[in-house]
Amino acid sequence: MTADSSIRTSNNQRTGHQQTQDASPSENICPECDGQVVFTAEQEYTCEDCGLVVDENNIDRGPEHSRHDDTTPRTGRSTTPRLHDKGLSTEIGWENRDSHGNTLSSEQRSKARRLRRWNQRYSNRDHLDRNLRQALGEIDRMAASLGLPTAVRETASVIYRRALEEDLVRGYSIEAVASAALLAASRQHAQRSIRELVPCSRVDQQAIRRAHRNLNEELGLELPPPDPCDHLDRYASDLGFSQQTVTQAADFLEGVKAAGKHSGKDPVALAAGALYAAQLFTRDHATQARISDSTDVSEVSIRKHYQRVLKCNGIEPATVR
DNA sequence: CATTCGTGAAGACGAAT
DNA sequence: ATTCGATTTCACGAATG
Repeated sequence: MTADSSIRTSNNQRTGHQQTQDASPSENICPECDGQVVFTAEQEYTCEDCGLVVDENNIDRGPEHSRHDDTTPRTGRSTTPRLHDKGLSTEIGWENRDSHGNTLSSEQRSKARRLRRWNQRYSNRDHLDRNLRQALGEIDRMAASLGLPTAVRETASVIYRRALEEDLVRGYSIEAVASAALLAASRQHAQRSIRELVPCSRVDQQAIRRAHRNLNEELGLELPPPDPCDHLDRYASDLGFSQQTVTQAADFLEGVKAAGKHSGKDPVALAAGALYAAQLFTRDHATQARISDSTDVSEVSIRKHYQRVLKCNGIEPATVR
């Protein structure tokens, strides 16, 4: 929405240079596949081979929810990406010709291509910028889709930046690390579980878990152990339960924790079970199937958990209702 | 009839090797 | 990388009301 119009401006000065003799590798070679990057009619830098849109501003998807953008630390407005090394770096021309203008053999061409790639990847801050932009875009998109407050997004951004600084992204996809960062932030803020994150993410659950674990270990994130109580309110309101039921469920969960029977269990499943158990004692009513629908926990697990919950609180399941 | 309960096979997970 | 134990899910039929 507003993002589109505001974003274009930063790129305008670049378009002016397009047709000049200024042909640095970073403007002509795709960072992904080494194909030719062309300036398209859509005002974007696009790779002819793989279609990658190099225009970093085009990555941001999803609505911007915060009312004051300046309070949200977005990625830096690529200040002077082309002057960062003050012209000291080696540049390898994109034309496959040597210094005498002779064309290169295919062997030499591939060598030059490799050199270009490495040179660009590691001598130049552009790819970090682009990585960060894409990641923050993903984080924003997922957070918006989950309706997470900006505080969580900010935490996720900070975590991702640290991951990038410490080179923890290697071997993981940007989306996976971005998802993992959001999950970690979400955990710190007692917000959402991985189950809810997965449908918003572009990568599967395993990838998120792997990246999340890596982040945890390498970054020394001190995440509180998952607490089933964190999910009570959301699902209860989803089911239209009264506060009384929530309180009862929280009570039950305390009993489970006191009995030490909560570890190793899926916290969402435990919360679902506690809600079913609590509902047996209040005026709210829901079938196992309905709770299963809301929570994405199978009916079987709800059964097992609500019975466990009751037992931990000294109630025999058979004596209820 | 709707709901709940229990079971066995199969998959996914964390931890340990 | 594989193996292990515990947990979760799926598909089903039985029991309950």
